[in-house]
Formats: sequence, structure tokens, C-alpha cells
Amino acid sequence: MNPAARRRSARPLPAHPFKPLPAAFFAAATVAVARALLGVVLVSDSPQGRTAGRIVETEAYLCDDGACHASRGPTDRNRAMFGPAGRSYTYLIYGMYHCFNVVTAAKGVGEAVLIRALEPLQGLELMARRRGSDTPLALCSGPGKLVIALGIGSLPNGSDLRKGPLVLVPPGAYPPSGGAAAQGNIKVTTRIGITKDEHLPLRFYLEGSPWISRK
DNA sequence: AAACGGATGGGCT
DNA sequence: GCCCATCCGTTTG
Repeated sequence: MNPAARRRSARPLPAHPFKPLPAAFFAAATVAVARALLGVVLVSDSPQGRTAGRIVETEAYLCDDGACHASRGPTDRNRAMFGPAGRSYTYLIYGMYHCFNVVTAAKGVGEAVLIRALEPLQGLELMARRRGSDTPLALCSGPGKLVIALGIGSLPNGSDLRKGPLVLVPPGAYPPSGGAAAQGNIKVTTRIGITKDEHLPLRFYLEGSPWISRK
């Protein structure tokens, strides 16, 4: 083995070959980030392997919005939402599922984007094993489902999404998806499953995507 | 195709 | 004690 090869094999491999989205991508207005995240790819590395999916559905949660966990100030649970943008906020819902959010806006402002559905791109077999379902459409078509499929339920709050093991990478990192959603038209509706400020138009999805949680 | 109920536990009043 | 940013199997029309 030559010296260059020895150096290469002695050094740990880079965590992943992707160039993550820059911090500035997240430190913008939350609604703008919620829209810009459509098409972005979420990559999750674990000892079991890599899973990845393209974001097709998001919801914005704003600091003056009754449905937002942060709307009544910081607590032990929601503290990550007030931290720097580009970090994770994950919480337990209904005692059995977790929802994954991307923290947005300026530090000190409690806002985030809920990731509601992914188009599965890589590691479908591992996703199926984790989900207990073989149906591709059922793997990541809901906030609780995608957390299970990517194995990110126990990701610590405040994890940096530019570093891994969970990373957000630009749309072009994986081959473009086909179908109507490839046009990239964004549909706006009210949010799902909330009872406060339910009229606000803060849900966004790729029009024509078969991978969203609900029509 | 839509409606419903059960599972299940932490957060907040 | 009540409220959930959910999901799934079962029932009902």
C-alpha cells in the first residue's frame, strides 16, 4: 500500500458525500423557508444504513400563532425552537409518535417548519422494516411515519442539520423526481390536525405529488 | 369513502 | 384532568 492510500484508509471516511444547505437558508422568514424546503432532501445515516427522502409537504408554525408550541414562551419542551435556525425540534405526540421540525428565523424567535411528508428516495427496504409496511406510499406520508422510516425519533433536540447524522441537502443531490410534482408548483392550504388558528394558510405541498399525507 | 375509537404518555392549567 | 402538529384497524353508509 502506498503512503497516500495508507493515509486515506487510516482516516475515518467523511460522514456523507453531500454538501448541506447553508445556515443562511434557515435563518429567513419561516413561511419562505417552509416553501423553500419543498424539494430538499433529508438524509439520515444510522448503523443500519442510510435512508433519504425528498420533502413534499411542510407546515409553518409562527411565534404569534396559537397552534405553535412556542407561542406562549419558552419551556423545557420547546426550547429548541428559540435556538439558532437550522437545528432540529422533535417532540412526542399522542404518547406514541414523534414529529420532526426544522427551526427557522432569528435566534430568540420561536418558529419552525414541520416536515409532514417525504418521497422515499433511498433505503426503502430499511424504511419498510422500520415501518412494518411494504407499501411505498405508506412509508413517509405523514409526520409520524417519516420519523419512524428515517429512524430519527430519538434525535436530540437542537441537533445541527448541517452536520449529521441527519442532514438537509439541496434538491439536486439526488436525481430529479418525475411526475406532476416535478414542475414544482406549490399548493397552499390550512394545516392538519390543529384546533387553534386553524384557518391560517400555512401548509405547503408540491402539487401533484402522490407522496403527501392528505389531499 | 368516510367516520370512529383505541393506543399511550408528557405537558400544561 | 384534559389536551394534543398521529396512526391504524374496524365499522358504517
